[in-house]
Amino acid sequence: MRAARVVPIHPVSRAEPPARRAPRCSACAMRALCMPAELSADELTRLDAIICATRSVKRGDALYRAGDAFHSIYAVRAGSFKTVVMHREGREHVTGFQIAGEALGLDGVGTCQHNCDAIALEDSVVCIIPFAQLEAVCRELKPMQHHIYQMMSSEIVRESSQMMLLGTMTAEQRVATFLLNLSRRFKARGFSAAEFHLRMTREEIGCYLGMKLETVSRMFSKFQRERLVAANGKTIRILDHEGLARV
Amino acid sequence: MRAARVVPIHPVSRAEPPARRAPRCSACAMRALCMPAELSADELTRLDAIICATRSVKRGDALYRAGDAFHSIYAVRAGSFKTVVMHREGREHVTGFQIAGEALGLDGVGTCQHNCDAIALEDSVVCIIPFAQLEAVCRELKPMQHHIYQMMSSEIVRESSQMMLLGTMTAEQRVATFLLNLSRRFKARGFSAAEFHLRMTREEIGCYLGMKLETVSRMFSKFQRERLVAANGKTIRILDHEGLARV
DNA sequence: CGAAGGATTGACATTTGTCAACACCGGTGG
DNA sequence: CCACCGGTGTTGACAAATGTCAATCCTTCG
Repeated sequence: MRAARVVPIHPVSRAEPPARRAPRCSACAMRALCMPAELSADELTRLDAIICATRSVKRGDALYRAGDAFHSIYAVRAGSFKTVVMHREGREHVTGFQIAGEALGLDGVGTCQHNCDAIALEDSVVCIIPFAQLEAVCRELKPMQHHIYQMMSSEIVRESSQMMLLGTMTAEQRVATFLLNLSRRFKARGFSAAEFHLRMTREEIGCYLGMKLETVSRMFSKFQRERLVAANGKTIRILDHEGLARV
Repeated sequence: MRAARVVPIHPVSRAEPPARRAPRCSACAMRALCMPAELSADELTRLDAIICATRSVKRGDALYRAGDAFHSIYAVRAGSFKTVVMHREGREHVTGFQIAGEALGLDGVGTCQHNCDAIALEDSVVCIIPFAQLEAVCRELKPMQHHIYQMMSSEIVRESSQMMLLGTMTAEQRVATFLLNLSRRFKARGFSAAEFHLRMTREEIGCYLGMKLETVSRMFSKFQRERLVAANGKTIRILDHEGLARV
């Protein structure tokens, strides 16, 4: 791994580990989400061997910050996060929200430094996956190698869609797309697709969708008037899935 | 590689190869751009062995289209491309422009299908890098493995910046950022940082930056009035780099 | 040389942001 | 228990940025 050439913006030494011994991947309910499906029992054991710790992150705390040295990627085990990129003088943009079963930290591979802040939206737990060891395993297990490529490629595709959203959709369409996207992801993880709890504020949603919090609020109100969703603060119920998709 | 489950939107069978035998990577002037720097002569030979073809693409033609089966990634050898993602009913967004020395096609790894159209902006030539063989090499050559991860991660970071641009900047700032970004990339490839030729139309720039072509045109005019750039059609000369950065 | 696409500019419309007032909600301390 | 507080959310009036439409000019390419 090459040494990073960039001067860290933030102090890099953060006492990493409020870390604990992890339960085995082989016993993890979310395995299907963060591992390739076709791993043999033997191969799974190899993975268990490198994912040896979890870490708890309190609401509002950072899992990592831009400029931190990159050593590991993370799988969200419980809770949720936002990733935030900063610019000089406080320009700030939320690039994504991650819920249980989703990956964090792939942006750091290129420069050996994390490129954004990952902030917990609620008290959360992540699995720590040391990247150097993962690379080593990938050189031996083809399905695992392919899975990492897939994860990274999927992130590229996800970001393409988000660029399309930011570049071509109206505020109304963005909010509708956001709600449907969350719904789909909750459903994929066994939660209700119709009713869920937003862990993020209107401001964070706005910052993700490229609009002001007031605009987000207005769109929620509009959808309520049109009987597309019922929103009660952070609790959202989708009443008309097709209607939302048609917006 | 898993079979793709998605129904292709476009006909998938395109006669791939107006392909020709490639000159050796080891003799390529752009090697530093698309290969890890620290490859030994021996390792380079391994690469030469898999990159065995180039392909010419005429202006306006597609290198690949969304839905095409994914087999290879590409390095732009000469010319330039745009990548375009589509949505139902003609919503269209340019996700990036690629010039000589840059990579194309990494979005296809995840689903085994390309996820966007790659269209040549001028008559161009690419090196074809069969991905399955590249994966195999990466399992043996650690620097090569790491280089692929770096390329994909860099693409993720690039897209994050683009999301920030689309989500938080004014039209004026976006156009300024776009010009500076192009300038930096041309410079990195040995061309003039101050004067260059835009291969894309105002409409394509607008589609990339999330605004209408008229707005792009107005911003160019504004920069000219302010003596930040001199634009003559598609020829751009940057007069005040710092001024542009301050916008 | 002429047609067609691309670029520029102006007038006007629409969307979204800004600012301000106020309601709501959960938690804390009297 | 209640009052109060800060953070969050909602709504309205108005302002600013950007889009839309149309006229015109310029370039390129067959």
